[in-house]
Amino acid sequence: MGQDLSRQLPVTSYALLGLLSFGDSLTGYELKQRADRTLRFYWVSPAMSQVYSELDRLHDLRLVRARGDGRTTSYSLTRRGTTTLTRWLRETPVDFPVLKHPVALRLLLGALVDPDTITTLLENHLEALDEERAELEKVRISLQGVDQVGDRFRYPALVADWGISYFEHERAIIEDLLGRIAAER
Amino acid sequence: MGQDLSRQLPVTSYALLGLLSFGDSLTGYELKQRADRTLRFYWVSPAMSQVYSELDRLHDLRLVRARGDGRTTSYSLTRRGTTTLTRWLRETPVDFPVLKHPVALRLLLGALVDPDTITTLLENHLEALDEERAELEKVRISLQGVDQVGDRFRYPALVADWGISYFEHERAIIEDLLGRIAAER
DNA sequence: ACAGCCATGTAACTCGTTACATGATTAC
DNA sequence: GTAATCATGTAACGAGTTACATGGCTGT
Repeated sequence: MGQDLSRQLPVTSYALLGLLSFGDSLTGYELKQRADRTLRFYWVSPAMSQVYSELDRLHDLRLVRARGDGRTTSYSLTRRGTTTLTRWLRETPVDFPVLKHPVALRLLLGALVDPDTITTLLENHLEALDEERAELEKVRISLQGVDQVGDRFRYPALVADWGISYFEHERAIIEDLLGRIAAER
Repeated sequence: MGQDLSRQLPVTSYALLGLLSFGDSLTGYELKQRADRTLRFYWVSPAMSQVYSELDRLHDLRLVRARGDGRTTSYSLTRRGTTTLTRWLRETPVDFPVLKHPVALRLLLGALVDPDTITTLLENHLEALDEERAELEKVRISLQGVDQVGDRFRYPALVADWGISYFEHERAIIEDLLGRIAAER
């Protein structure tokens, strides 16, 4: 009987647990910052309020330990947290990625508006894309030196490279679409 | 006063409205099928139960009209539905895409498991990717002949091309990652 | 006749968000 | 001193899911 520890957690819980698996101890606030810097590019950065409630849950499950100085509380993985996370990594079926792409959704409905509206939509998306890529490149640069085989941030660096390449290709494809739409005049 | 018609709808409502904007009349069941075929690649395909409750809401708002033969009910856009959708397209700020990528999330934590686990993860993802691309290519092929400038499915075809290219690039990048991980032995 | 698909819903639940509230510390 | 940032929560809500329930129609 027990505390039904094995109740399935949502993926976001494991994601936060994962952000704590790099050997340091973080406050909820710091954890949110790390999520903003990295997790948001290929998962989601939970709201502050959710970060705190997830930490509560993980703590109840003894997957993290809390150390507080009265004013702030830092969380780090417990042994159980590490094994739970590792087991999840190895044994849980991996869902196919989900993309929520408001630009693609609008392009689908392009027939309802004039081509200029679509062109502007795509051009604005190019700009947003460049900004995001710049953010991700900053992250990637900050990993230089700790991104070699065996280094602590080897895998985060691989993921960042993946993301940058994704942004580059997205840019190329939008430019292609813009060309095709311009050609139809 | 007022039925507060202008209450903000979630994007998914507009997405379903959009699927009804191609001139035909669909039952909830058919609408779900269309979402499975197209929308799911760059948005989400809502659960059946949600399709029906969204249709109820859209009907309450007079954005769709219902025509039933007693056993089944078909929905089509009203004039108001079309203008609401068009206004949304033109005036609503466009969010940046959100990607939920369980494979990238696991790769980030690669240091916790052995390289074989990661290799298998990526290889399985390649397979899943090919299956999805095959599905999308079927859709694309079915649009041949109605995908020229001015045709009804011109824009859906552009979106499908986008998606196929995205899948191709994702494959290339995963292969690259596999190579880099293999090289580290 | 039986399986599989077409068709429509209800109920319970969880995830995750926004809005709100509070207060300490740090930088200028 | 005052603005920004650090730090931690609560409450209300909505979106969307899964599980369940029902029954007609179609092909073999």
